[in-house]
Amino acid sequence: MYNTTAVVMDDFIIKYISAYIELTPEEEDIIRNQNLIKPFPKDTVLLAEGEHARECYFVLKGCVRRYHIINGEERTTDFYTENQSIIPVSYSTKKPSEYFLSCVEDTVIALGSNERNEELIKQIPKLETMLVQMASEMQAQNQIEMDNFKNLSPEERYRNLTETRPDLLNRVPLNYIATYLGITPESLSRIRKRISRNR
Amino acid sequence: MYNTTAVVMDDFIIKYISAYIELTPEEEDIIRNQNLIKPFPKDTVLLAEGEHARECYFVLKGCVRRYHIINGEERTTDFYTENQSIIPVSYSTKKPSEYFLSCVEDTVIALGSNERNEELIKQIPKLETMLVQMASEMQAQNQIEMDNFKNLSPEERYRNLTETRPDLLNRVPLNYIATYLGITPESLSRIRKRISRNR
DNA sequence: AATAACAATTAGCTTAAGTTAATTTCTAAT
DNA sequence: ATTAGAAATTAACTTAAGCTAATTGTTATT
Repeated sequence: MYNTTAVVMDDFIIKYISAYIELTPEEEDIIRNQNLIKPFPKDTVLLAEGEHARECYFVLKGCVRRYHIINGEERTTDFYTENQSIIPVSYSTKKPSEYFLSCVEDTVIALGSNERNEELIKQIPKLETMLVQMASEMQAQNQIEMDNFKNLSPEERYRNLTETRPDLLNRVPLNYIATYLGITPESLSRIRKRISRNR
Repeated sequence: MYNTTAVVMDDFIIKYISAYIELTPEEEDIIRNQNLIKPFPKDTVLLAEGEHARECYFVLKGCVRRYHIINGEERTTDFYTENQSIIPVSYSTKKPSEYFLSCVEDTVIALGSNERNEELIKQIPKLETMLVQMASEMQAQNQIEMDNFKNLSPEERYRNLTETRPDLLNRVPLNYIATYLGITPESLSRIRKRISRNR
């Protein structure tokens, strides 16, 4: 069950964690031995509406899209790319998921579960400190995104996106981007035209 | 320095914490002895734009409004009422605050700071478990609010607010509500009229 | 009770987003 | 290379939000 992808990706995780806390070589090994890294081909549905999320995800490579289906239409609510964690609401609340998670590209993910996380924390208690820090950062980031969304017009939101996550525009279809911005694909087309007209 | 308000409010805190973890009588005393409960009169600014937040807040009674000033206009971005925690972005990032926090009513708040929290956690390590749980709940709640905001029209957002936080409409001026919903007070007026017309 | 300050509504006009439908462009599969 | 299907754009029309300004309603203060 040896997996080249996993071996390379382990180093990304170690590096990521090391930005928060210092790991001894032994602790690094504990993490490496977890072997919870999995590649998913494009279009894999990680979580479907109605399902109970039993895992949380850390994107090592690729892109995951979060979307709701409302009146039969897909409404994208978030994109997760390299080094972003996904904690499904369903994972926290233990209720059926309101939304889908699906891979927009071939994606490599580190999987977490309550049981495994607790086990890991028992072995490396420092990890809990990291968790608290990460939670606080995510909370801050969420708030900033919400504030931007509320205070900016659709056009400003689009401009903002081209600045804060320019990569997304190249790796994700525009109709996904549109609903992510809270508008229709037609509106996004017009906005892009308007912007290109005025240079 | 004995304070009646604080004595009563302490019980709320104990009760709130007990929903997450079990406290021994000794631990309850430790928390009570913190004495970090303060009343603030209406219109007190807890945090101003540009300031560094050194405290986080837990609202025991009253209402705190978060707002940005954009082009000289106040844009409300959140309301915090009983049993809600406020962790300013500035508190997490150590950067100057982008927004204000101010009391809409006379408000009683439990104050937290990194130093005091760490001290407390040293004495009651269980508290860290609670923190992680709370963070996870807040994260879920934030996501749900963001999704609602993105996927609902202004009118639907207003209707949704009347269902999820009906108290707010009675305790907060409508012009605050309007910007909180991401619209102008004029638009909110029209929406309310539209709704009352159609019963 | 009168007044000042602020909150909320109303009106008219402008602008842009939603909706429906058609057309063009792009992509992937045979 | 051709074609089918999807994505993106365009257009025409409808609807509602933003903006400016005026008016009415409410609250607090003297």
